[in-house]
Amino acid sequence: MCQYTIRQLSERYNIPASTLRYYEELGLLENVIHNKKNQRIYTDEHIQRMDAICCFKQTGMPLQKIREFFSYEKNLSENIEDIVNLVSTHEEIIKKNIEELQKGLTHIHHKVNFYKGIREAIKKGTCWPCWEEYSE
Amino acid sequence: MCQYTIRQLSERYNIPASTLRYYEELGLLENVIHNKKNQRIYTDEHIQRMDAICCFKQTGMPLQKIREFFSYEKNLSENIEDIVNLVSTHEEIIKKNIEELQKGLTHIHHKVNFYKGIREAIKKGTCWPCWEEYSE
DNA sequence: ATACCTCTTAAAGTATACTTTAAGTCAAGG
DNA sequence: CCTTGACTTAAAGTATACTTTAAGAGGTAT
Repeated sequence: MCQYTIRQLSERYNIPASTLRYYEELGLLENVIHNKKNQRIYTDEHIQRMDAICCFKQTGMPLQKIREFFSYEKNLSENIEDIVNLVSTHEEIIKKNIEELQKGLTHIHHKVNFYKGIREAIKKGTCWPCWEEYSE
Repeated sequence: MCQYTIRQLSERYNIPASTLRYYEELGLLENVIHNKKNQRIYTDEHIQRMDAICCFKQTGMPLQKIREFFSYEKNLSENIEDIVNLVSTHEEIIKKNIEELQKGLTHIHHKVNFYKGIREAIKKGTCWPCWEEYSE
């Protein structure tokens, strides 16, 4: 079984060691053993946890929800409904989030073009375009 | 020129009045006049501001950046480079954000299917599927 | 008039997610 | 032996974005 120091995990996930300690404090990383020097030793289980944490974090899941997920995972047969509910609810949240961002992106893109238009007008000394041409 | 109370703005944007006061404190809403009763009166200018604020917020722009945007807007010809830079930088951030979310969504979708598979297996009393079939 | 409602201000409090600080342990290198 | 470097803990601090509280003012309703 592979073992990792806090430094190795920190570098692997590009996350400060303090954050890894913080995640442990929150209960996201569990059963972290310490060596004779009292230094944390992580195992492949923790690597799997970190992969999951990063995946959830990438999609904006709050740390408390991530913690909840892991707590369900401990007794999967008993909490299978809860865990299915948790992940599929999160899936819906992500989808709505992407939609919102895409709508917003359209508006921002119009703004980019609008201000670029003004920049050109200033450069050429012509009249400024008006927002109506861009806002649609 | 149309005028609005804090309540009207609050209802129009579905934002608490306290938040509108907070935005004013931050400098996002400016030149808010008060009537004889010392109550805030907003104008169409503020409506336009709020539309912009909501658009930026929808795409995750921090309030300080939004404030910066409005400060550039006051003297557009002088700050045109800054404002083009601000909005196009933000456009890129949104695009990357959407990409990240979409990557994450794929993973979460695999998880949803994985746990639904387990749920079915439990229901039928068969063996559990293994993660490798889903994580790909 | 007195209660009630909506607004006002300034200040303190909350939530989330970390980050920093202070004080200390442990083992290797010069 | 003593410094250096990497770690340890607990506690306090930071950043962002609000939200809540307390105390008060000005009209309306009974």
